[in-house]
Amino acid sequence: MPHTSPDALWAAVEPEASRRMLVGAVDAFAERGYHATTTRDIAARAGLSPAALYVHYPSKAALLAQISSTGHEAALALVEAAVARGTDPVERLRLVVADFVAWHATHHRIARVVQYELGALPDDARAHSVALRRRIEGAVEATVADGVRAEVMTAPDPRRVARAVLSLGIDVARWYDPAGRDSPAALGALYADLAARMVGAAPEGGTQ
Amino acid sequence: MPHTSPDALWAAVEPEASRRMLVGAVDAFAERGYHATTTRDIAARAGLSPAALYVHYPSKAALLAQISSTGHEAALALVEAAVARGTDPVERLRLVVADFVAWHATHHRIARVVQYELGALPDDARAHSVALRRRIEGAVEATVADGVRAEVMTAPDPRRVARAVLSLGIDVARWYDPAGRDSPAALGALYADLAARMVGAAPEGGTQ
DNA sequence: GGGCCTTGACTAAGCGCTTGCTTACCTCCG
DNA sequence: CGGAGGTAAGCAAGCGCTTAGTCAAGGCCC
Repeated sequence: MPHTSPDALWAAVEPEASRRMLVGAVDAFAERGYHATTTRDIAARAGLSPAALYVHYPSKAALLAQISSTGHEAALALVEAAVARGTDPVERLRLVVADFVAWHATHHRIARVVQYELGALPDDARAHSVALRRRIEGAVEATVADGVRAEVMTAPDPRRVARAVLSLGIDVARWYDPAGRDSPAALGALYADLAARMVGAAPEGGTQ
Repeated sequence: MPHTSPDALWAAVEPEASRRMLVGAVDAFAERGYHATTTRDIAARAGLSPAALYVHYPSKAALLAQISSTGHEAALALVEAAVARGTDPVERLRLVVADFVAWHATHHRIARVVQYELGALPDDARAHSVALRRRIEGAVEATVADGVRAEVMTAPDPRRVARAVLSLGIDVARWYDPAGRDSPAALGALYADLAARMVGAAPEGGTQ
């Protein structure tokens, strides 16, 4: 899932013009931020007139809400799938971090909006996204707590360590540049090693 | 340095109204973002009329530029001071991370502007801040590279690992809430341990 | 010391422009 | 021919910033 095309999230959105609006909004919000983006800019990126936005969405904020909601749901689904795939806490943490980081690199534009435009959301939409975020944090925290209980990890405080591990992935959205020399998969592998080290788990790939 | 009052950075700014504008702008930019903040809002926080802003600053962007510049300079000074204080690479890394993280917690409003409003800066101001950022990254990268050379650290790629270590601190600015249960100093100590683990250095405080 | 001018800090009013969004209308396809 | 998709034109509100002016504090000359 983390290695699909950046726009694959919107493949099911119909009609096509409505999808183009979403893609254009993601690009614009990620580049300049929600408040600095005009509805005219979004419409122009979709190749339509300013008024066309309101044929498909009731407001600019509704566009942001849909992007944030879809993005958060995708991130949560990815984390829960990784947790389910792993057979022990250390492997689970490695899989979660590798996929979470790779997703934030591949979908860095969507991730930018997801991570940094929470405050621009209307109240109800923000509450929905915040709830999904808590489930993501909870899944990682539980993985670390399991590892400590099974004595395959050491962490003074699973909640705080889980938050630090997630910070690593979230911050990728801020700096990632697809023109740079980091592939999402390689970055995910490196960060999985770093996370394993953070919880005192033995090396696997190495990070030598 | 990282444990001073959040507003201590502006203590030297005169006259007083000019300083109140800066503090108000930091608060507003941190809460809502640069583009969502109006000049009327900043002036109101300083207890002055909208036009008073232009008595002290040529533009809204100039206010942002001063905040970004001062903030970046403080962060660089803090990193360089920590590097100078440490006597070996591992201690240096611990000191840098502890202070960098504590600073991002204590000054989370300034740090928010510094880290997330780079794109809103005019070109020349952005170039200045970007140059300071590179020196911060360079200092951490050199510390990790020194540690690997001295065989007291293991890291596959000092540049990427340094970036990950800094991500930990930068992301603190995003989520830190002074009403929460994390003191800047305790957070710095925890993250220093996590960073030491990331580079394969033996524990000190423990993180058990 | 009294009159006079300069200076720095500040404001009321408002200009020109851009914003999110609406209205009235058009077009094309099943 | 009805409804979905689209547009040209424009409205009200809010934006960054300017203008023209007030006012108190301080210097200065006779």
